[in-house]
Amino acid sequence: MRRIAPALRREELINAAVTVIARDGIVAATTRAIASEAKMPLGAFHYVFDSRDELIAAVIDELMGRELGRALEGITLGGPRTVTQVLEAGLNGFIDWLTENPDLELALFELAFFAARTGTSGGMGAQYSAYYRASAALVAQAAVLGGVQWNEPVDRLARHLTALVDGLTTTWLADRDTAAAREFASLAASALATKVHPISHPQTTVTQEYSHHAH
Amino acid sequence: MRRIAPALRREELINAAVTVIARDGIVAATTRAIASEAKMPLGAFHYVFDSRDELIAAVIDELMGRELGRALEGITLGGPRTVTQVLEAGLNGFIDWLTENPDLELALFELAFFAARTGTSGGMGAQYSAYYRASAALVAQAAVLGGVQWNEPVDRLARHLTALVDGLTTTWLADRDTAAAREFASLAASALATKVHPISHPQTTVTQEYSHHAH
DNA sequence: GTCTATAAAATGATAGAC
DNA sequence: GTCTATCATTTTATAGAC
Repeated sequence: MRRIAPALRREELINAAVTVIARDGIVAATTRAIASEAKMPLGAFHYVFDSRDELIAAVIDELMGRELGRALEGITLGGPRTVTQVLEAGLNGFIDWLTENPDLELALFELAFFAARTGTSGGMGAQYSAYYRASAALVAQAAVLGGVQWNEPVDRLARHLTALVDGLTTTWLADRDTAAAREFASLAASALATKVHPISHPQTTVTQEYSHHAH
Repeated sequence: MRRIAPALRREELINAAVTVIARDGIVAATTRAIASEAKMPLGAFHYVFDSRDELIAAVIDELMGRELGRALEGITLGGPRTVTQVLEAGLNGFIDWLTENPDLELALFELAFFAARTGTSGGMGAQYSAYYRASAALVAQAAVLGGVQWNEPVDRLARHLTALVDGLTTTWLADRDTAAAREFASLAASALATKVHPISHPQTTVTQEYSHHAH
């Protein structure tokens, strides 16, 4: 048949793997199932990837990129003013996405634990570093839009937010109770917002002294 | 050889499965690996369980029982007085256990997602029902020890607590940052404690009226 | 009842024709 | 470069000797 650019084949296999893992779970993501989903012969698989683990690692990288992109968009949508409102809006936006893509979120957890067991793609650590970065973007933006400063390092708050999002996700995946999830989002936003102080009255002993006067 | 009571064999296989899953992950928990761990011939496996999935379901049930037992003990340890302190002490107790049994907590997540994919043991729902019950015990006890009442149904608060514990766990499993986890425990305890009011002054229609005047 | 031996199917990876 | 055919393992599950 026609020659296909290696980069394209690689992309198609990754997308096929994402589809299979989201639909049937990582256990069902065999080389045959993935190649079949990509409408490629099995032989083409090892022409692009040396091993199955190498593909799984590529899938994690791909999904982390998407996650970051998704987190960064839609944050600046006008409306909310206070830090709590911005955070809650961000979490509710995540819930909207979660309820429409539950299988993909399930897949992300499966991939994280797979990485933890096999050491693939730097273990869970690499994946959560990406989550922390995505959360840091929201945390930082919330302070800017709310016109306040954080009392704690953004990195630490980003880790807290990641934990809150994870808990929100696992419980919703288990019981699919969206109303409860939104209530938890409210609790989570308020909890983080306690770590803030007005930008006009900077505190004394705080680690961060600078100020972001946005607009 | 000697005849062994079926109930004992069953128990030994379940314990062996827990060991294997915690050590090597659920993917590595093959019938051979489990039987070998239990020092039984492979043939004995299907003498007790019809299939591998049936064993996994039994493992989930077993671990949920342990989880409930663990949650209920150690709560009444004297010391903390306020609701926040009781909750934080409970969460820190969990962190102590988590840091000593990280592989088992990893296994619990793997089992939950496995159940979600296969429908084994009632899916994730059954497992999280057990978590909710365990969390409800801590939530209820915190109010009693703190001499307060909750503004929201205990079931809802128990779900919140489960989400907080889940997020605490996943992030710690990813970065093993115990100091950060304890800080998150403090945040989580304070967040839940906002849903309380003094038992001596029951409020009327209010969702939450007073708040914490952060010094 | 117990356990060895084996069946039947699935999987990751490769060889080799074109 | 492409893809069919196949290897070598590993898996769940069972048959059948004792």
